[in-house]
Amino acid sequence: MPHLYLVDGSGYIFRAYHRLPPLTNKHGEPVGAVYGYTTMLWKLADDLHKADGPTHMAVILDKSSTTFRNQMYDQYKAHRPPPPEDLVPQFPMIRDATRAFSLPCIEEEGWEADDLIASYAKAAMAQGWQVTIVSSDKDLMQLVEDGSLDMLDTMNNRRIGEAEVVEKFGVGPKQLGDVLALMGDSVDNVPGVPGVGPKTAAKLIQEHGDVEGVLAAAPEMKKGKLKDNLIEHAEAARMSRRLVALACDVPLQVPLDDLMLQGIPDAPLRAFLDHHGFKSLMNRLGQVADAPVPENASVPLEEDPPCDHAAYETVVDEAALDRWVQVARHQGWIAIDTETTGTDATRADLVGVSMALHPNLACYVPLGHGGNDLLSETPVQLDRNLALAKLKPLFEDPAVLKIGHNLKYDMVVLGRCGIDVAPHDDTIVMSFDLDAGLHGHGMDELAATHLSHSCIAYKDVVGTGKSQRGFHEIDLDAATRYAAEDADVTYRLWKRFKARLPAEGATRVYEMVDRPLVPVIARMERRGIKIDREKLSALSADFAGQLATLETTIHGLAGAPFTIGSPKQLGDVLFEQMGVKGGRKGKSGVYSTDVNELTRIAADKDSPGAEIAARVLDWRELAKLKNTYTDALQDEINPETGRVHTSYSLTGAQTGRLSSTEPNLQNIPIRTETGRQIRDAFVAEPGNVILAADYSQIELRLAAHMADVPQLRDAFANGDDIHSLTAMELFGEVNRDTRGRAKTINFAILYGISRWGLAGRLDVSADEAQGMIDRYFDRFPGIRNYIATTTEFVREKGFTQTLFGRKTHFPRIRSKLQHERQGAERAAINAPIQGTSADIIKRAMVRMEPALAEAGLGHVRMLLQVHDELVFELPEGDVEAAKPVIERVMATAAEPAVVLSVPLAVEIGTGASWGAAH
DNA sequence: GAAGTCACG
DNA sequence: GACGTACGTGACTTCG
Repeated sequence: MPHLYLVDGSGYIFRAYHRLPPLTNKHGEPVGAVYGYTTMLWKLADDLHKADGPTHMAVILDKSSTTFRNQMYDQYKAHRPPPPEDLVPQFPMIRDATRAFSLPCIEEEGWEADDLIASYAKAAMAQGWQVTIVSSDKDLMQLVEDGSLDMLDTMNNRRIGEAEVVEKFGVGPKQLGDVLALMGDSVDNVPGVPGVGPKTAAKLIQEHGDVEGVLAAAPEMKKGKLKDNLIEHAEAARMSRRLVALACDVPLQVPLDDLMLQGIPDAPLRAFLDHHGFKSLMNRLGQVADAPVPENASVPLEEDPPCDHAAYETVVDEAALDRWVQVARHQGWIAIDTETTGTDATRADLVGVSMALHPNLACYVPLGHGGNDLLSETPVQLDRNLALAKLKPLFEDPAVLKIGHNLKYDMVVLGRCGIDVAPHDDTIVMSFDLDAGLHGHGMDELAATHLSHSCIAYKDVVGTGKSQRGFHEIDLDAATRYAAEDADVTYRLWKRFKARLPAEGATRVYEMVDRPLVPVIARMERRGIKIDREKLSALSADFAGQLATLETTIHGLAGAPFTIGSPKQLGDVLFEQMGVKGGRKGKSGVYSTDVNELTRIAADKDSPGAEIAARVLDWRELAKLKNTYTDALQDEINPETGRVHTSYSLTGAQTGRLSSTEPNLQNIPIRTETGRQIRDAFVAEPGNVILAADYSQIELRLAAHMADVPQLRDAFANGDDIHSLTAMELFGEVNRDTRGRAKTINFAILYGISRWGLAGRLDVSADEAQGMIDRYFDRFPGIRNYIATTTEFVREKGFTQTLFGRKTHFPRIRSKLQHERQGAERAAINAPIQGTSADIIKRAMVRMEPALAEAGLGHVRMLLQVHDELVFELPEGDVEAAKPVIERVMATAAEPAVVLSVPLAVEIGTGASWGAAH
């Protein structure tokens, strides 16, 4: 008897996309879902000759986005997010794959794949055929009929018959449509009846037969929300019933008999596999019948065995390394880690590489141990260049996923060795996207939290203080235990996070924002930025002279020398010895001498401390600039490159922002004229210029969008001055004073305002501040609503989300201490706005290099990111061509995933230095 | 290592 | 009645 297999191609690729590693092929195209799809077809082809196997087969795909259901209900599937960016190019490849297997591919304008599947299935059954639908779509389960139609879920190799449908939904296939209608579907935007989920729906349909039966019985039900909802939403329920019904009478485009399997011709399939570099599949061509398909990367969370340090291998000969490389190639993924002589990736030397293929299947490849008198002799190890030459093709193989913990570091180190690691997954970023705000993301902490494993401490290997040694001085056994464990633990963490990402809704931000950013940041760190050492050193000398003069003056005013840099001593001098009034002590009993306090004293001409306070403020400004910038930055110049290389942390700021360390290049002075001079020391190479592009008021724009404030939206759309508008709304007139206050209030709103905080900033009473806040909320009710909605959400869920789905957790929202709760609340109000802004500039960074390359601007180098600003170095001649590209990429960075109701404005400047570019 | 201060968005 | 007062960072100095 003919047996027709109908493959739900569209449904499959979405699931495959989320469950498989994000592989790319040798052309750099993302092919994770395509690979999964190909292995599935392969699996089906294996059944070809079995008794119950397919005789006819077709793949059904979705073609159009609008169908008859949209005419019925314009909101149908209206809120579906667009498919992930790296999935979109895979859709046409799915068709290529299908053709490579010589299978018919059926898609039709105006119909969903489900309707086509239903129509082909019914037609086949009418002729007495067997039908199997390869899908796990719940709507399709309405078609299941024991004896003639079943479903096959290839991901877990499960057959679905009537019993399985009953088990899952409480009713059989015939009544499933009624249950689905009452439940509704938030993804497809089928409304259903509010308050009715799968359990209630099943119970109602069991009792009353179908939707009409339930609605008819509603007036007789006992009083309650359910009854009210059924009556009130009766029409929605009826429409939902029509929405979930499958059309079974679509005219068949391809006659059933034409779906007969022809066998799989070798050549096109070989060409397809070769094009994508699916080597493991290629190897199996010709032995289809008995070859097991490589398991996919979705690994169940079975308990792993404890880490066994004795099982780790030290790889010191060619054959052993070849073996590891080969197995990695076959498997398709591998965890890696590098050991180096230091912590600065742009300077440290590579000492060894560790790899893990499976729990406890890990090794260490020493490459630079010994060569000093602490080890009696240089241990036997592979020649560094030879080993790197063997690792390079593996680390660059588009069909092998490289997994690392903080892989950015390894990318920088290996990049300096001529190896471009790709494709990749990074467990530190995965952890951050899942659990930001809950805990740190260092490997030791994650191993303790998720694996109940305490990692060998680095300091136990290399020691501390004077006796601390470099990793290259560690004997190979100890080095192997430590290094291989890191790769092993990384592998174990990856399996868990990989499963959690889709389950917890974090795949979107990981795949669209943070994962692709890792190599971009690695390249920025490697490039560094040129610093004019002489300029800095001249500033240092200038500042030193001024500081010496100030010091003499201050000591003279105080009547005796003291340490100006000591807040404790300064407080004593001001408030005890000189008798300044109104000193405020903090909880440690030290007088506050911060900028607010000193400014207050300096402004009071009658105070005995006015003069000294003013001089200390000058001294503080110069001391800060000299110590933190003009002196320190000179020491940060890398002798090899002559440039300064910061390190960005992708997991440092809870909101999703980057942070910058060693040195921090995100807090270079700009607000005072003296400080600004330091920016003039950040320069371009000869023949080049610095270009700085920054988003104008991005957070306020996002607030206007997210809180839906029409006046603010219009003002941004018209290019009006936003603080003047706020001043007009709040105070009825615009002048310097009201505009300044309005600006303060606008920012205060973004940070979760309190009447006391605002009162302090504006120097008004708390009551007056409260009046302004009330007025603000009355003029912009969307803001009040945003704050209420956000705080309700965070109290209930414990986290906030950005427009791209980035979560930030706030465990303190449930603290029993009121001030902790309130602090968490303010941070939660700010997090979606600051975080969305971070998501947007990150997407701009991810897209920048390809966009520049496409425009023939390969010499434009992105160097720095400062939250809402990107800094580039480029040949003078490229400036005019680069500006519109950079502007466009930044302004459209949210799209198409998020469509904003405000424009994003970008301001661009250029000059010989960073200072001149502003 | 904590506290205080101050540089940035 | 105490808490502590605007969000997010990192670096430097002093001091115990």
